[in-house]
Amino acid sequence: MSQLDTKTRILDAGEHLFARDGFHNTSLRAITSLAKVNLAAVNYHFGSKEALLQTLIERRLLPLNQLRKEQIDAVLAAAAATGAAPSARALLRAFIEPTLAFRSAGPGAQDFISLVGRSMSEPDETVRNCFIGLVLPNFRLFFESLQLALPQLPTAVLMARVQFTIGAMSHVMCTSHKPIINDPSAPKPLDDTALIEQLLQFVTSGLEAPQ
Amino acid sequence: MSQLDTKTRILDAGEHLFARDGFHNTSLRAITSLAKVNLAAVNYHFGSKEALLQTLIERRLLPLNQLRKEQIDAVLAAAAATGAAPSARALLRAFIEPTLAFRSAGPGAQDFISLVGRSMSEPDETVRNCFIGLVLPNFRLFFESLQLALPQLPTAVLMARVQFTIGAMSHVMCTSHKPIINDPSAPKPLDDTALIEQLLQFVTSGLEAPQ
DNA sequence: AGCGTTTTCAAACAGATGTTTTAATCGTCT
DNA sequence: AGACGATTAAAACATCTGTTTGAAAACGCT
Repeated sequence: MSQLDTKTRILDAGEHLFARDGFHNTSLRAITSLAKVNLAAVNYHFGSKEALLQTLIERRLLPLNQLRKEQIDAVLAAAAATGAAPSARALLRAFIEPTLAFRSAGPGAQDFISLVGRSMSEPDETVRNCFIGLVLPNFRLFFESLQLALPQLPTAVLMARVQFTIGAMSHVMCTSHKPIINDPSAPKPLDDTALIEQLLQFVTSGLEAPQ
Repeated sequence: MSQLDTKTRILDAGEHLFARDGFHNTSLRAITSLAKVNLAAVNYHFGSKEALLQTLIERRLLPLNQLRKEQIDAVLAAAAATGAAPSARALLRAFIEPTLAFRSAGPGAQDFISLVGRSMSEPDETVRNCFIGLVLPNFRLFFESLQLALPQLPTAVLMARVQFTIGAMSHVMCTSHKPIINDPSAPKPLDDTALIEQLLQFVTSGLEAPQ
């Protein structure tokens, strides 16, 4: 209940506020106040606001990356066993499902995923670099596996299509709970499981489309 | 060369910096310094930083919205003339092409499009509301037209797929010039025209996918 | 209990932020 | 030329920012 608890409370509060208001629009005072912790605690435990962000991202992203890697590797291994190329759909599932399903890990995880989703198009180098650096090896593996699944596509075309996929996915990650069109007449949106299946269907069709 | 020029210079500088660094990470001093204008000019001409953002968004978005509306209406009219339902592809083109092609309108337009792309997932209510309010009627028209094109899809499913489409599109809008994977070995990315065609092909396949 | 380390706390720091104020300047009419 | 409204300019405003300081408190250990 001593320092570890303080650190965790700061991480949780930061995660929540960074996700809700953005990095630059969140003050250390807001974080420490929500965490019920002294203002100086952030700099004492993490060194700086930026280092807090880094720690906070790593805490969730490293396990998530490993999970995604395991899933992709499993798909590749299964394909190699049969001698066939891996299917695009299976690879997409291996990459997307752990990410979106991760939100069910708790309310903090939900916040985190929307923070990650937004970081994809973050203008600020502070946030973007911190994030891209951690996720790049994962992306590379994903991309190279897809090249095996869709060898007929030129690299530049596949790269564009993966960019679209990432876009659709990250948009879901940060806006799935606030739909753009929000009428009283609108039907209730899909639940998480159905949304994942729909996204998979959408991006699989897009990736596999004839050129 | 008097007030109009000052106002325009502020708008241009704000557009550039908001797009590059984000709204909250851009100071009025940075804007007025780039615009070679006195600091107080922003508050004098626009009232506040937030009102500057609003003005700046409206300047480009109102014409763009009208263009998109014209294109969609044209597709609907052509379909009505033949008695057939409009095609999803034609509607997607009517919505997407003017938006992405708008970037060629000049260097400022390029900045603006990436600002708009990011606003889709903006956490801050200031930016998000300012933007969503202007673009909502356009989205509604787009969505309702797609319902005509794809009547077999349940509304909730179509809504999810439109969300994916918006995600892919806005991600292209703000990151097409900084690809995630940027190796020396990577091939040179597609040019603007090819990118638009690829995006169209991708989202058309996704939207029309069997359920 | 007593000592050394780690953690907490209140206060202050220097700098940046959006906004306002007051006076000077410009442009345009009569 | 003179006068009035619109625009610019420099300076100051209060507030908020991340960070640092130095002392107090809590902790673990023998």
